[in-house]
Parts: sequence; structure tokens; C-alpha cells
Amino acid sequence: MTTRGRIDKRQAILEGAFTVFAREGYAQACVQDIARESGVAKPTVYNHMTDKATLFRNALEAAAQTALAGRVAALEPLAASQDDLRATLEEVAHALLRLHTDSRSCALKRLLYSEINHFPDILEIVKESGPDRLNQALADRLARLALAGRLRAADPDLAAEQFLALLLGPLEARSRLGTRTLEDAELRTMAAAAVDTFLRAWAAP
Amino acid sequence: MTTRGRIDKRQAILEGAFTVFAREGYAQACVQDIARESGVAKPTVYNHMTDKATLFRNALEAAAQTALAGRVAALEPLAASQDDLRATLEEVAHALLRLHTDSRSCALKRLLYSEINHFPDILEIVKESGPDRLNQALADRLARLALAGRLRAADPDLAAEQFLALLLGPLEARSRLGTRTLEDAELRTMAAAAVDTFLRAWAAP
DNA sequence: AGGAATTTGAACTCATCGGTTCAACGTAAC
DNA sequence: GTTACGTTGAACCGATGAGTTCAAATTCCT
Repeated sequence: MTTRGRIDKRQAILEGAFTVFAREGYAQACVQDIARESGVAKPTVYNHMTDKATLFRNALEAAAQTALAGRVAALEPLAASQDDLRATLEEVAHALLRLHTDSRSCALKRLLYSEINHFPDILEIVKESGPDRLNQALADRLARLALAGRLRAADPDLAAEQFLALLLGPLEARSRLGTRTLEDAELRTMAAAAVDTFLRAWAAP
Repeated sequence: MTTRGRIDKRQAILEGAFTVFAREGYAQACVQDIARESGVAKPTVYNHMTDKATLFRNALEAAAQTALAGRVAALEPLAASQDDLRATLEEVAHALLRLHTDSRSCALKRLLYSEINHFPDILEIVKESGPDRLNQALADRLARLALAGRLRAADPDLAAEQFLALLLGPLEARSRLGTRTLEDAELRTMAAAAVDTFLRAWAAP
């Protein structure tokens, strides 16, 4: 395994940094550990990133990008107009739950919460590519379904917000803030419960 | 200059500690600042608390206790069987939203998320007196309403979980993780939307 | 009033860590 | 080969902060 140029190291550093930050928190994570985790020397880290702070920002931004991509992709089944709406919603809900219980996702959320005071700017960066985008994408799908007469037509943005709330709200307590791994069966039950209530409130009359 | 030797410095220390921890995070908060914030000398802090870690635990536990008390008290209007169920639910929902947007509450949540890895035991302490208790208390109220024929009888625990999810889920994005203060009017709108959807799904058929 | 307990300020120890420097070491391009 | 550049390990500097010590000051209890 030989070093193949700068791009590899940079990527390794960003991933290693996120891993260590996620495990230790910003202040407790020391650059030496990040270097070791990335399989790189400490001066190399400072060769790519000017600061520990910018290292943190870049690592979080990269993690947020990949997280968002997966979540939006999980909405895909809603694109094709399905005949069994409930089954499709449950499938999407289950996929979203799985993505939100991923350890990297939980770590990202934790880091956001913990360092939002010291890095107010990461809120802009991540929020831009965060839940807002997911909400938007879901609202688009729901609007199409409303147009097709499957859902109530009123306010697809609100419908999306409440769908995600019903789905992800219980997750926090159930997963014990991300420290407990949930069985797949439990995820399915949660998805079904959320979809059931959502449809009772939002199905076309 | 300051009153020396006052009784019950312990309380002042716990409150000051929470304030500083909330502002700085665990690692960045230095005991000197906590002492200053509490109007107390540094050795006095160590006279009451053996460690920075136990100081943190105790401060969080105290904050969680008071937060829970307020929230359960906010459910009070549901006790007396009201004739206008929607109005009562909206009142309770609005009160809960106000409590959850309180800066101390947001700080508590942030601290929980950020230090859950370094202090796994605070999850037990706080969760015991946290959302679980609130959910339980609300489920009790909803069960009485179901018995009175106002709500669907099926699973009051799930109903409570979903009511809180509908109400508090959107809060995270709207308040920008607790960094934005929401207008009272917006809180009322959110409460009304949550209650509306909840009743559409859970009102007695 | 008087003794016990607590508080206080300041200085001190010791460890950690961000960030830098530097000489030696690949490695890739020409 | 040689030139240029990124990488490496190690050592170093300066700052910060946890936790302690201690004598003096203050408060509490009786």
C-alpha cells in the first residue's frame, strides 16, 4: 500500500477526524489522535488544514453531505406512483429510520448539538444540506401524491414536517440518544405506527 | 466585597456550574469560571464536589429535575375533564412548547447529547426523570380521556408518544437547534397544527 | 465572646495539548 | 540521476487548566 498523492491523505484525514471528533467531542479530541486514526503524521494534518477548528468544520461538512445524499435517496420509492401507498410509505419510513440510527448519523447530530455554540457557522453549512433539504424533498413527493388524489391537498410542507416528526421523534427516546442499537423488527414496528397515524390524519377523505 | 461564608453555597455552585457548562461545554468549561459565576472561590467548589466530573453530573441532575417538574405541571389542564378538548390540548401544547424552548432546557439537551459518550451514567439519571416520565404522565391523561369516550382507546402510550413527537419534532428545525428564539405567535401556530393532526388521527370515531 | 468549621485568594504542581520546526526520507516527474 | 515536493518522527514552545496547599479572614453555633 503506497501513498498515492494528496487527495488520498486529505480524504483519510477528514474521515479520521470525524471518527475521533465523534468519539471524543471537539475539545477532548487531540490532533495527535486524529493523525494516528488517519494513518498520517501530525504535521501532515497541519499541512492540509490550517487549524483544528477548520479541520472540524471540514470534517463535519463532509459527513453532512454524505448523510443527506443517503436520506434523499431513500425517498426514491415515492417517485413512481405506487398503487399500495401504505406499503410504499412504510418502506420509505423504514429506510429513513435505518439511516437515522446509523452511528455516523447519530454522531453528526451529537457534534452539531454540542458545538453549536462554539461554531455557529456550521449550522448554516449543515442545515443548508440537512433536515431542511430532506423536508423539502419529501414535501415534493407528497405534493405529487396529493395531486393524484391520494393525500389531502393542504400544505404538503406541513405534511412532510409531521411525517418526519412522527417517524423520527420517538427515535430519540427509543435509541437512548443513539446509544442503543435497535432491532430491525422494532424499526419496522415504529415505521408502521408512524405511517398508520400519518395516513389517518393525511389520507384523502 | 462579596459575602463570605454564606450558607448553601452548594445550590449556587450547582446553578453556576450548569450555566457555565451550558455556555462552554464540559471540556471547555474551567472550574475557575464556574467558581466566579457562582460567586465562590475555587477551593470552595472542590470542598463541595470532589471532581469536575461529579460537579457536572450533579449540576445536570439538578437541572433535569427542575425541567421535569415544570413539564409535568404543564399537563395539569388535562386533569379536569374539559368540554372543549381541542382548546385544552392546544393550551397544554403551547405550554410544553414554551418550556421546551427555554434556554435552560435547550442547554440541558445539548449537554446530554454532547457528553453522553463520556458520562453514560447521566443517561440513566436524566432519562429516569426525563421524557419517559413526561410520556408516562401524558399517557395517563390520555387514557382517562379515552375512557371518557373522547379519544380512541387503543394504546394511550403510543398516543402520548406521537402527540409529543408531532409537537416537539418540528421544534428542532424551527428553533435552529435552540439558537433561535421563536415568537409566541409561531409557537401557537405550531401547537395548533400538532393538535389538529393529532385529533384527526386520535379523536374518537 | 470564643472555638469550630467554612471560605477565600494566591500561589504552586503537573499533565495535556495546539501548533511549529527541522532534518531525514520516500516518491513521482523529467 | 536529479529535482521538487509531500511525508515523517521527534523534539520543542507556550498556554491552559485540574486539583492542592496554606495561612488569613469570615461565619456559625452555643
